Amino acid sequence: VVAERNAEQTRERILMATFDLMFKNGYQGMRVDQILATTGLAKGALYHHFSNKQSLGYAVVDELLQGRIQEFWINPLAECDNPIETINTILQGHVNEMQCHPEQMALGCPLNNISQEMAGLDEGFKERLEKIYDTWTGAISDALTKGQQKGQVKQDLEPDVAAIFMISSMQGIIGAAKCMQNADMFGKLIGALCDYVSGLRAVN
Amino acid sequence: VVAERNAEQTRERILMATFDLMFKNGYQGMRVDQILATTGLAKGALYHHFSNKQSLGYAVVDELLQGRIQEFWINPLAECDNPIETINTILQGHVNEMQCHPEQMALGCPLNNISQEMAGLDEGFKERLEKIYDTWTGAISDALTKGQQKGQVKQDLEPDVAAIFMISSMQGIIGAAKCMQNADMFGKLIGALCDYVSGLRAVN
Amino acid sequence: VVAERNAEQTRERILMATFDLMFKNGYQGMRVDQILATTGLAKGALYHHFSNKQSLGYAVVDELLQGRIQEFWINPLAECDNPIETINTILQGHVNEMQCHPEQMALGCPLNNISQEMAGLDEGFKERLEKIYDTWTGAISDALTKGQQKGQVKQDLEPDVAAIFMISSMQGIIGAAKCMQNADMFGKLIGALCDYVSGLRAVN
Amino acid sequence: VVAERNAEQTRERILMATFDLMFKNGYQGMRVDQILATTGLAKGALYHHFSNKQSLGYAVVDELLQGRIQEFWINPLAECDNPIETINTILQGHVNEMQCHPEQMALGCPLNNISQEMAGLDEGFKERLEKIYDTWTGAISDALTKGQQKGQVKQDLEPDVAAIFMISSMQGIIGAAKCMQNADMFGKLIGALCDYVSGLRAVN
DNA sequence: ACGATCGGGACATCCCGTTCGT
DNA sequence: ACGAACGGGATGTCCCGATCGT
Repeated sequence: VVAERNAEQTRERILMATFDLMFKNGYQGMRVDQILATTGLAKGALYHHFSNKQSLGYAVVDELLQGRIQEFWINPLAECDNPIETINTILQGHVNEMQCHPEQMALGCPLNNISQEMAGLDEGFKERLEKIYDTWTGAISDALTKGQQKGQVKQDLEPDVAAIFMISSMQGIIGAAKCMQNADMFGKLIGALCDYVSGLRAVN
Repeated sequence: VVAERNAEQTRERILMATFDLMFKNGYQGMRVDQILATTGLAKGALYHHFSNKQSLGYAVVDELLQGRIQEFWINPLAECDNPIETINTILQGHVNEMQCHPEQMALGCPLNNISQEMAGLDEGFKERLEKIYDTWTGAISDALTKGQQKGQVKQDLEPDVAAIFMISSMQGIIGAAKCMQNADMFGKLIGALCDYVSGLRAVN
Repeated sequence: VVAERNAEQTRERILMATFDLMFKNGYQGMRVDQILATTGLAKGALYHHFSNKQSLGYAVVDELLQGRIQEFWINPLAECDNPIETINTILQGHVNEMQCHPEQMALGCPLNNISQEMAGLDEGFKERLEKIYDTWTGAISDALTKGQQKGQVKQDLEPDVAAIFMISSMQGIIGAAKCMQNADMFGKLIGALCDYVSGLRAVN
Repeated sequence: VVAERNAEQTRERILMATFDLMFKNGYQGMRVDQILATTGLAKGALYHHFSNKQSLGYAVVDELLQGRIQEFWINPLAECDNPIETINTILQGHVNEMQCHPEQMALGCPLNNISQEMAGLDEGFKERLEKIYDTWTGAISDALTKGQQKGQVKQDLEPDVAAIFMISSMQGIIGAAKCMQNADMFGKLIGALCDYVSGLRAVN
């Protein structure tokens, strides 16, 4: 047996390697040869599964990035009792993650990275990223609306604006951490964001 | 003397063209040949003023980006009466700017773009960008501290954390606008940030 | 038995598709993947019937091109009463063909195309093509010789030279039509060739 | 001095090498790397003078092929006394050329080669080749018309048809020689063509 | 008999930088 | 101070063919 010859598994390996390299070097900075080198595959294998570099990038967005948001945000919010607490828990989870893997701080947020780089250059990327942001902000917004109905969240609040503001701020903070490389400051900044979120609680 | 002036002028033209292309395509995506095409110059001219592509990128950061922050933030803050009002004025200025030039929304923030792309890849960029962020946050932090001394700003506030949070949030919001392409929502998000800033006022 | 028939049918489909693509793009310009795309087959199927691209090209020459010459020239000449009339009839048939399918004019003569492209590059092609030309010119030459014996054709004529001249001229004319794309002019040129052929009649 | 650094000369070297390789392998079969290998130049040099492979091919047609026809046909015909004699002289010149350089027989006619290969595939090639054929046939046609006025050529002759027929036949014969590789037969075939040409003389 | 997966070399082109000149 | 010519490595993609399976 020369190789495992498992198509789905090979595709996955390619996708993972692409994700890592795109995460680090950006889409434009990522080189196809690097993917081959890290996976140990040959050109033919890669171009059997993906028609070109662009479709590789699209697949990473559609499958991996979409999935991460689903897992970390949308699923927890869908079945939560209190959106404010849930959001704060998720944010704190990011802080813990960074404290355990401080080297990840230099990489930033995969979704934000590709978004900043490619949204203005390639319509295909833009559409895909927009879709992710829509579902993401939609999930937060919906959770906040339900929180308003339950009396947990301030009534005079535009849930969609608040949702986008949270996401934007968080991404901004993660981006700032790229330069700062300071886990403590990162924690304090997310703390400030949590303060803002907590400020959305209904006062009785 | 004329030659000297022409030389300086040529250098400036190169720098401006580089800024535009770097702003749009990223540093890695920017091609030296494009600079030559837009300026109408030849290789010899460019490499007379800059030793290589990297030094071009560094010069843009050191001279142009640094200067923009100085102009828009540091100078106004240095001689301001009230930091809170000044910051809000600056933020609103960004909103006005975006409403007048909505096509700029797709480009994002030059400083943030280059920072997200290169801070993790090139130490030289990282150091330069860090320096800018330091002076920027330093200026805000100083202004807030003076505001505390004047009784304009809450006493229980860590000025440096607040400063970085403001900047991070703003950059995050500008980044989000890249995908959304929605001037109204951008205004509301900056509005939410202004609310946060206004919340830092001392209560008496 | 059914499998056998399917197999033979598949081989035929491959061969036909190869002929079309080779006819249009040349042997070197023809891509194996195009054959698979037009036939809907996979690599495995093709390489089951043919060992490589070269053998595909050889098969087209041996089976299809050979067959066309046989059908259009050798068979009619073998059982003809008067070679001169038969040749003129065949030539006029080409004119009619072109007038009905003017789009074929841009394709030229399959045999000539492959001959011009590959005879000097690949010995295998050259041998196969030479064989076809030999049988072709042989058939014409034989018919002319019989015509001489019957007193239909000039005695002072080298039948083999005349045969090759006819074929060469015709191929040249078809080739010229590729650029001209003019059905009327094509008819006139073939007419001039027919005049030459008619001039070979014995005078009494 | 590293190299001659003579731009025009370098361009010429590239063009000559391209001509040779295109002549032998066809346009599609020609490889850019071969040009670099034979000229000893680097990629940058070639792509400084020609934007891509296509423009190289076009330049060979426009400059070299055009020039050859000019030199061998148009100029001699422009100032000739008798077109029939001049054409026969030119044709015989080709026979002599082939007898001196029999290895050229396997290469065929450069103009015909590229025409058969690319006229149907690339509009740019087709236009350029058409232009050459037009000026070529036009020159012969004009010379024959003048011959008619001088009483040297049959009155009942369509000069343009005769011109194209000559060229077509000649190209067909040269093409046939590619397979035959027989200098004697080539001479006889051109002889047959000369007979046709001589038959166009006015009878008095 | 045919399909899916994969290997790997070749190819055209891009693109940064150097070296001449003037 | 700037233009033109050139060097040469890197890159994405093509494309032939081999090797699995069923």
